[in-house]
Amino acid sequence: MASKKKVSIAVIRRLPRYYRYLSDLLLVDITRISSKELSTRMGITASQIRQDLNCFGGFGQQGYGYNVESLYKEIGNILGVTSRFKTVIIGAGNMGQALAHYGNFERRGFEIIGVFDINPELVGKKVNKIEILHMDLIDEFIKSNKVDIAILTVPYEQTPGLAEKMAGLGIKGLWNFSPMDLKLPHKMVIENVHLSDSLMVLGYRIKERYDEKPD
Amino acid sequence: MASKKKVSIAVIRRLPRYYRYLSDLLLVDITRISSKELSTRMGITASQIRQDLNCFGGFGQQGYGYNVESLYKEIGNILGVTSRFKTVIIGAGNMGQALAHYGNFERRGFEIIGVFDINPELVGKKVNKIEILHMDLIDEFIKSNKVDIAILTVPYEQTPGLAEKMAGLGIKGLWNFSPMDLKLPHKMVIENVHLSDSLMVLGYRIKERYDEKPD
DNA sequence: TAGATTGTTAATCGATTAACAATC
DNA sequence: TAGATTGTTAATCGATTAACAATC
Repeated sequence: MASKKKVSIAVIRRLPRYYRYLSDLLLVDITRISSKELSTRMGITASQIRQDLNCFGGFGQQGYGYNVESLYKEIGNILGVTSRFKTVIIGAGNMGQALAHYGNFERRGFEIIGVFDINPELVGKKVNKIEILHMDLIDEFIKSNKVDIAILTVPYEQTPGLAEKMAGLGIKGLWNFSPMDLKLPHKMVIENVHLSDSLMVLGYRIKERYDEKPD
Repeated sequence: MASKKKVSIAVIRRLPRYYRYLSDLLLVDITRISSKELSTRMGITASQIRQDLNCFGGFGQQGYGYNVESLYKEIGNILGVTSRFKTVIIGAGNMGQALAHYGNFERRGFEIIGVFDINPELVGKKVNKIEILHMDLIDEFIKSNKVDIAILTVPYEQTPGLAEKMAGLGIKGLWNFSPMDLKLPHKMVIENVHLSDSLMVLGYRIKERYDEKPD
């Protein structure tokens, strides 16, 4: 089979959403669903659902629809929830600790195996059963544990330098919480979480919706 | 002037990004910039920049480009950084506290005036100089302070009910951190932050980039 | 079988990019 | 002025939606 056409990022970003809805259906013991019914629940078109899914394979059956459990598993596999991504959190401030406590990540294939900080008051403390280690130890830790992903929750100024360092240590992916676009000339994948961008968009939309003066 | 055509959400979501890049330029004392130069820095086309900006007005000048400071201010105004959105955080767990400590929001026009939780061990503690109040007080607080925005950092199960409650209390916007799509039949604006969705996309992209077997 | 619903091709829509006259 | 660069229209591209034959 020839190499498949690359799936667009728009489709990829919808996959976790499908995954969530299917999970909800499983919880209420719904075993099958048509693209039409799912489209009503999700507020998108049935056409889009079928198009999206068919980027990865024909998971449905004519006249029947989709089996919820098997589709859930298929999408899980595509997203890699069965993977064991070894993950470290760099920066054990409020955000780093919040993420360390968020148990959902483990179930999604991300294993938090280390938390690091430079603050001596934090080093030695435990978050979610993991002892916070000093940043001095990180090179050795990443190499010996073959860490895949680093979650960066450090101050703005330290972010670019650390990102470079991570690339050098062979980290495959970075989850960046600083309000900057990390774009490095490396193979490393970067996913930016721009919280204040999101909040500003909320502000804009509120103004737009509530200030509609007749002008 | 007739009412302008609604600006697409894709454009809106790029505005905070422009705002960040212009802020960076100001910091290094660059006073003017052409769409071409900015496009190189941001990794998008100059055409797109000019199209985006012209949704809101002609901020540039032929032969010159854009004045960085005035464009920064214009975009700030569009986004509402000069607004004073009164904001409460509901749920003072790790994530709620992390957000309460994140000073950037204040500078973007969002004033955190209250933090709430049901946990008696948290009530009375202070986060970022704000005393955590019991949820029993929230109705009265929102009404008397005319709160605009609620940041929801509560457990999954409590989220839909609270969202309904907020709508009833006249909250204009919700910043939701639970992994569910809040869609309510209200005027209220909802901005979802789906952290685990983002992480799963990171996982997918890593697999895609590093597993490229020749098949 | 008849009805339902998929997988997939074709049509539409909207967003991005290119081009260029206007103008500083 | 001549050169540079915008604002804006037109062309292109890609994503979404519609349609329908295939088939369970």
